[in-house]
Order: sequence, then structure tokens, then C-alpha cells
Amino acid sequence: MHIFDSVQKTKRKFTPLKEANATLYVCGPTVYDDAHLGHAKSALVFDLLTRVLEANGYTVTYARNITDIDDKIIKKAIEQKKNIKEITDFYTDAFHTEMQAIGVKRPTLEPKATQSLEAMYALIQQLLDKGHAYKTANGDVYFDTASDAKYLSLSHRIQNEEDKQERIESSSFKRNSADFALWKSVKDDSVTFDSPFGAGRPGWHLECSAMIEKHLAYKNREFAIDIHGGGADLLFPHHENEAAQTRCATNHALANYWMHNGFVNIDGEKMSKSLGNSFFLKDALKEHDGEVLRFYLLSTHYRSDFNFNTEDLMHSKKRLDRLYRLKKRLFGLAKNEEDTAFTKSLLKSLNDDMNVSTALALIDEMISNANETLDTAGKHKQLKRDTMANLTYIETLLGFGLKNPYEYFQFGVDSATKEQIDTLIAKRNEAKKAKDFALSDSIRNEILAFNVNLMDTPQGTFWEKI
RNA sequence: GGUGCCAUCGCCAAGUGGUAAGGCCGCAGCCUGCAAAGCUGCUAUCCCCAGUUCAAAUCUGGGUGGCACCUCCA
Repeated sequence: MHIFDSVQKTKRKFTPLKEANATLYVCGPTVYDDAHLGHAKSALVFDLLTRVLEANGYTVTYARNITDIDDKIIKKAIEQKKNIKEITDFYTDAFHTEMQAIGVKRPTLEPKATQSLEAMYALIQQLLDKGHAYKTANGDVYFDTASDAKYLSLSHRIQNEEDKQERIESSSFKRNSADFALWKSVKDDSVTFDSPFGAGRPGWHLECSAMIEKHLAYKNREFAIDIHGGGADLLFPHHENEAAQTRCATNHALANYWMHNGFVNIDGEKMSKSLGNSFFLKDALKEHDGEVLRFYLLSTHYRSDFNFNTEDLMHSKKRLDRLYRLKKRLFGLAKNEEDTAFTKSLLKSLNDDMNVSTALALIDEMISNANETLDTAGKHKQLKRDTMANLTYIETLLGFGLKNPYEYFQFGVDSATKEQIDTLIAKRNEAKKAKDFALSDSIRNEILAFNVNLMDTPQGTFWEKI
């Protein structure tokens, strides 16, 4: 398979550091608020990546951190008069629930910053020992960017001299404006940790490097891990700094491949608090099936920016509906081996830097072909079993079509309404039997008022929520 | 100001040197009591200009128009 490396800016063949294994680290959420659609997108992209890697036979070790030390968390705790752990536990649980709703599997490891402090101390000490970090008069420890010849090689930035001078004056403790905190000394009575460098809190960038060393890193290879992922905004400064820390403190570079997913905008606007609740995943999940959100958010290439809007989402849903209608036609049937021309070409397109668009086009084509054959040769057993195999393959590789197809089409309809609809359908069928089409049509209009579609089939009359 | 990305049918969106995938919408037809669903058919020469090439949406240069990062951020 090939993936686009956002540091080398080219598609590269994926060659693992250790045969048949793949190690992946993705920057996870800071748990101080509800997950928004951007968190969902990032989690979905790398969930898909692990599925594709696994489909290629790799054993994937996937770590996604939980940042549970952060100024914003502390601020929230003070505002809500709760302790830090209440806040972080609450939002961590919510994150897990919502990710599950959109079909994101749990990573192999979910290290928390609070459980990785020793690894952070070790990293700081190594950087101090090697002369890549320095302590300041007020007790902070900074990374010395001037000591790292490869600094900015990740993001391909050029140090801006004017900017450099300007900021040095405003921060008397740093040697260089680009230097970033490894340890921030905190003297007040808020949340602090007693480190060998005094009481304080770790710098944000440090956490990821430390967790990778502790949980994932190969010890004697050129790179600590195979793939490092995250949102496009993290390339600089976060990933640049992570890479610098690891490179300077250890004997290996951080990652062989870097992957960055594009941003999610809402109705053409950058997500912001001013958009109200419209960008929280939990709110989107009240309106739409999680799998529809998954399908929609994954429907365009992961590196492109994504413009979320309800109209496109509904169009996308119609595409997923086709998959579920085919599943309805085959519901409960046995399947053959999942090794067809279709499954091969599906994996092939995803192996090309996760080309989901091509994959979806293949799925559409498979659905049309299957429907056509089913229409003309309904007893084609072999085709049915192959189609079932194809659907199962789509479920595991892409996470689409996992639900009961009848329940899928009833999203958001309460049981009382369902009963009313069923009663009306029974009445309508009686009218139809009596050839009283005026009556049956008027009953249909009553049913349509529930915002559902009706469809008469040889197996009976079914309804779908629109 | 620095760095980088993008511009393909009404909308969403692949393709990145060999003569434009797919979905939604629309139109016509088959099926249906009528619908819905399903199926079939139809619907773009790729922002503009110049160049390279036997051949360009795809490469080069110039324009125009969007956007992102450079501060916490998925």
C-alpha cells in the first residue's frame, strides 16, 4: 500500500520497520470539552487506516493519547467547581461513547498524560544532559531549538529573523523565540506535579514524545514508529517540536511516515464557538445515525478540507441507503469466502493512500450489478452468496452496513409512532385488497406525514424514515 | 509579510501525460393500480492566457479567484 507522507510531500510505499507489524500514533483529544466534528474526522481517518493496514495483513499497534493535563482543563474545573479528574473522566467517557457511535474502534493503547509523567521526566533529563534543553531563572525548562540543526525540517519553515528578535525582547527567559517549554514551573497552589525540575506542569509537545518512547518505540531502529498522524494544524508547531525532542533525546527519529488529515468546516465557516452547538458530535448524533455521519465524513479524501453541511449529508445518506436496501434483499443469507474480484479491487483503491472516492464508486457499481441480477434472476444462489461476502467485506474494511437494515431505516422513530405506522399500513393493505385505491392512497398520505417513505414489495409493505 | 494547498457537470467528488469514475438533483423508459424502491438510457472537455509534447484536466510560466498554517486547536 501507498500513503502520502506530508513531510516528504509525496506518496510513498508503506514499508514497516518490523515485518508484518505497523505502529501508529495519533494525537488524541484534550479532554476539557465535547468532541466536535473535527475530532470525529481525525478519529475516522485513522480508524480507516488501521482497518486498511489490517486488511493488508499487518498487526497494527495503534496508540492515541488522552491529554488530561492542560490549562484549559484547569480553567474548566475552576468554572464548574469540580476537580480535574471529574472533568477529564467525564469528557473521556463522552469521547468514547461518541466514537463508538460512529464506528471508530478503540485503539490498542490510550495512554494518558497523567500516567506518563515519569517518561516525560526522563526525556527532559536526556535533553538537558545532551545540551538540547536549558533551565531558566524562573524554573522553566525550555527546548533549545538552536541546538537542533534539523529543527523546522518537518514543516519546511524558514526562521523569520525579524520575528525572532521581536519576541526575544518580550520574553526574557527564552534564548530564542522558537524555543518551547518542556516544563513549566508553577508556584501557585493550582494543579502541579513534583518533578526533578521542581513543581510545575509539562509542556504539551513533550507528552506525545514521551508516550511514544514509553509505549510504542522500537529501541534500535532508525525511527521510533512507523506512522505518526494528526490534524493538519498539528504539523507546526506540535509535530515539529515532538520530532525535535525525540530526535535530540534518543538515538532515533520519531516517525517514518507522517500523515495529516484535512480540516472540517461548517457551512463554509471555520468551526468556532460562535457557531453554537452545530459542530459538536453529540448534537449531530441526535439528528443523524452515527453510521451516516461516518459515511459522510469519510466520503471525501482524508487530506482535503471537508465542508460539513446538512444538505450534503442527506445526499450522502441516500448513497448509504442503497447499500442497506441491498442488504435488506439478502438479509439472513449465507455467504461465500470474502475473496472476489470486487473485494480485491476495493482493497486496491484503499491501498492507494485511502482513495475512498474510488472505493465508493466500486461499491455503487457492485450494488447496481447485484440489484440488476437480483431483479432478473432472483434465484441466483451463487451471486447472492458472493454479494453477501462483498457486503461483509465492506463492513470490516470500511465500517459501513453493520446495522440491521430494518432498524437502520427507522432511526429516530419512537415505538409509539412505529405502532401507528404499522396500524395504518395494515388498514391500507386491506383497502388495497378491496381495490379501494382512493382510500389506500389517502392512508398512504397519512403515513407519509410521519416523514417516512412507503414501499410495496413482494415480501410485504415496508417503510423507511426519510 | 513568510510557508503551503486548491480551482473538474446545478451540488458533492475521483482521475494528475493518452483522449473526463461515482453519488445527489433533473429528463425519458421498464416495473407498479398509482407510487416508492430497483433497473436501463441521457446530461461536463476540466477558472483564464501562453508554452512543452505526437498527445495535457493532468507538466512549465504568467494571471484571476478561494483557503490553510505561521498563537491554543483534530
